[in-house]
Amino acid sequence: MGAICQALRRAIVERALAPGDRLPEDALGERFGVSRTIARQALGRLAGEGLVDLRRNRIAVVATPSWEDAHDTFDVRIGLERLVVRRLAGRLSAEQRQTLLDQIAREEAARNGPEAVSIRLATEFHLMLAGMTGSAVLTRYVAELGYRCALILSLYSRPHSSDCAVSEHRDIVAALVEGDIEHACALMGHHLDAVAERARIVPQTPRERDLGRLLAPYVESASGGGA
Amino acid sequence: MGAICQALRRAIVERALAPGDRLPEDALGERFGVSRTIARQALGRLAGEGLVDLRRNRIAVVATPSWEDAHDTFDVRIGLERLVVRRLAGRLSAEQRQTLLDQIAREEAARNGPEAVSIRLATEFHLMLAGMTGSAVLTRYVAELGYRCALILSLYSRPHSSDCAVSEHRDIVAALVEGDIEHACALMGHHLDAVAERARIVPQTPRERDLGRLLAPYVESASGGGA
DNA sequence: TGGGATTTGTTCGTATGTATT
DNA sequence: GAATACATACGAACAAATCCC
Repeated sequence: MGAICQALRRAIVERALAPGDRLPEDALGERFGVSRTIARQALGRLAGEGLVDLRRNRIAVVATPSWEDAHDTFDVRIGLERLVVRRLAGRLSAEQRQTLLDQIAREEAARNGPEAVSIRLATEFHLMLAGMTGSAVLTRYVAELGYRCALILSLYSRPHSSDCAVSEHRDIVAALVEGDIEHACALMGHHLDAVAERARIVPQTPRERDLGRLLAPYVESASGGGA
Repeated sequence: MGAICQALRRAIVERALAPGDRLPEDALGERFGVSRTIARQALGRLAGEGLVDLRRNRIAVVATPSWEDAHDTFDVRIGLERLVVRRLAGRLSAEQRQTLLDQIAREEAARNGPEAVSIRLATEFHLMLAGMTGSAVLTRYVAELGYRCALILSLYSRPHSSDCAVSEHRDIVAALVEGDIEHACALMGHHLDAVAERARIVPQTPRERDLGRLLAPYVESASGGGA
């Protein structure tokens, strides 16, 4: 069941699913080879995470955060990720540092590839950072907010806007290694401010709505052990 | 279904349910007059909030946060509630101010009553504050963390430890009205530090385990419109 | 160790509510 | 505006795992 959640999250982050897209229990279950019950549970969980809107007696849809929600979500995210940076500054192991640098290298390599991959990698970077604090609470909330911010950006941001973020990630890691808490905090704050700042223009591109085709690439990784 | 969640949350906050207490779906459903499906959904939701541990094929139990979890939870809570204070300082309407003072009056009046009520009122105060920011995200997370901290204190704190908090609540409101952001932030930080500091001594009082009797006072408010 | 009672995991059928023609 | 198709809500029932004596 967690596999479906993971697959849907990823589909949302990579913008294969857009806000408002319908998620019928039946179609979902059939697509992933499970019964409605399991699909239903997954939808309930995603609703708890704010990625899915679950209206009574109506079909579930990918959440469509209001502009106010978007603002508040980024606001809280910045606050929490500053906590992450505060706990991490000067305490990064060599191995952790390398893990982060590897991730940044992947982001760099993906700059000319599909934007979906860049977005997913950037989100993963923040999740890694949170995970390194060792705080399960912080990790869970940062993950949740990260996914929601990705969803928000798919609603409000203009395309090709995440390119400049890679160097900012690099700067943050450098500041963490150096151990300057305030500088690292400020960098993270500015970085996320910049990301939020992109949430200005509303493109509203018309989109394909065929759930089966949209989810096809995500079915395999759900049955197996998708990242 | 939300009614059962609310009732169980309150039962946990008021320490009618203690960490480790068993929550069989059947017994729960019978007690609240609903089927197992509904009870199950409620448990799933509470598990998502960290109040319930849900192990596969085993009976659900009230969560028992590790000491590390306890520390992390308070840490994040302090960070988030500082955000609350930061958003509220100097922006409290007269009506909001009065609402808070009324709540503090209730806390004051409950000082000589049962401790369970004091704990609930204190938790409600923080929830009110978060709600006044108008940020749904902030409100949800602060609520979740508030409930979990209450659970944690029922594990690790010594009895009769929340008495001094009332005056601190008063000071926080005063600082908010005055509009001194940094002062209000510091007060909130110190207040929650003091609350967390009580999580030191482990009493582990032996407790009654009869779910039916424990939940009896909470059944009415679930069917009706419990606060 | 073993076996019965209990409890969960899951599916499927029916009823109810919603969208569409 | 009514009827049909569709999707969800809920509950009963069965199988598998666990607990307890």
